[in-house]
Amino acid sequence: MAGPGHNGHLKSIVDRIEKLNEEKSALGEDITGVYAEAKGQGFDIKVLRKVIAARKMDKAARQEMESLMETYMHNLGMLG
Amino acid sequence: MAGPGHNGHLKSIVDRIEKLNEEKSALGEDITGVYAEAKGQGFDIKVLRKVIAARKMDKAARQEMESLMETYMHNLGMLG
Amino acid sequence: MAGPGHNGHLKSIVDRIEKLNEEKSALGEDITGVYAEAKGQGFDIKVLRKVIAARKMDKAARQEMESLMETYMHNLGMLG
Amino acid sequence: MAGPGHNGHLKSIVDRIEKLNEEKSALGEDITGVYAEAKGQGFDIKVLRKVIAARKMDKAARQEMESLMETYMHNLGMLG
DNA sequence: GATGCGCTTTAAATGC
DNA sequence: GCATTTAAAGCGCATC
Repeated sequence: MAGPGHNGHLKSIVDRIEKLNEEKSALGEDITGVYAEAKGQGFDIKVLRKVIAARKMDKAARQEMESLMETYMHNLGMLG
Repeated sequence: MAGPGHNGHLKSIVDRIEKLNEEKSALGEDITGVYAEAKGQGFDIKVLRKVIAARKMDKAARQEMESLMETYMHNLGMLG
Repeated sequence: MAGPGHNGHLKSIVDRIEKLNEEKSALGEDITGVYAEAKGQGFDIKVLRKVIAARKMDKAARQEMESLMETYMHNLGMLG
Repeated sequence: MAGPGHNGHLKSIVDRIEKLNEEKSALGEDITGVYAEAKGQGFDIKVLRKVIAARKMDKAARQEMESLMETYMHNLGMLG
C-alpha cells in the first residue's frame, strides 16, 4: 500500500467506490427482476441470456466492421 | 423460445435488460476510473480491492449481528 | 494442501495437468498462426475475432433454443 | 472486412480457427477434470494451481539461465 | 442448482 | 520489434 500518510484521500476513494458499487448492485438486482418478470411470462431465462449475449456480440462485430470501413474510406481519401 | 407468440413483449424485455446492462457497464467504468485515480496517487489497487471487500464483509457481519439481536429482543418480548 | 502423504498421486496429477497445459498452449500458438496468416492475406484480426465470437454466441443460442424445443415437444408427447 | 472479395479464403480461415478453438476447449475441460479428480482425492485446487504455476516459472527461469550460460560459453569461445 | 463475483491467466494495444 | 500495461476470457467460489 502507499499513498500519503493517513489523510482523507483514502477515505474519499473508498467512499466513492463503495457508492458506485452499491449503484451497480442495485442495477444488477433490477436486471434480475426483469428476468424474473420474463420468466413469469413464460420465457426461458437461460435462452434469454444467450440471446442478449449474442446480440451484444453482433453489435460489437458490426461496430468493428463499420470502424474498419471508415478506415478504408479514409485511406482512400473518401472521408475527411 | 417460450412466451406468447411473436408480440412486443420479448422486444420490450430485451430492450430493458440491454439498457440496464449499459448503465451497469458505465458504472463499472466509473469504478475503474476511480481505481486508476487512486493508483495515480500512489495507492495499490490490489490492496485497495481487498480493503473494500473486507469492509463489505464487515458490514454484512454487522447486519447479521443486528438482525440476530433483533430476533433475541423479539423473543424476549422487548420488541413488537 | 491435503492428499495422502508423499506418494505418487500428486506427481501423477501434476504431470498430467502439465502435459495437457502444454498441448493447450500449442493449440493457442496454432491459432495465433492462423490469425497471422489471415493478416498476411489482408484480413483484419480484430474484426475476425469478433466474427468468430459472434458465431460462437449464435451457435450457443441456437443450441439452447433447439434444446428448449425438444423439451416442449417431449412434454407434449411428440417425442420419446 | 478486408481480404479478397467474397471467395473461400475467409470461410477456410474461420473453419480452421473454430476447429482449433474446439480442441483447445476440449483440453481445458480435460484439465478441469483432472483438477476435479484431485479435489476428490483431498487436494486443494487453489494450492495445486499455485504449485503448477511455480513449477512453470521455475522451468522458465532455468531455461533463462541455461540460455545465459550458453551465451557466456559462446562468448568465451567454449562453444561453436 | 443456478447466478453473480473475483481472481488468475491470457491476448492486444501501445510506447520506447 | 520488444517489453510493459491494460483489456478480456475462463475458472472456481460463494451465495441465494
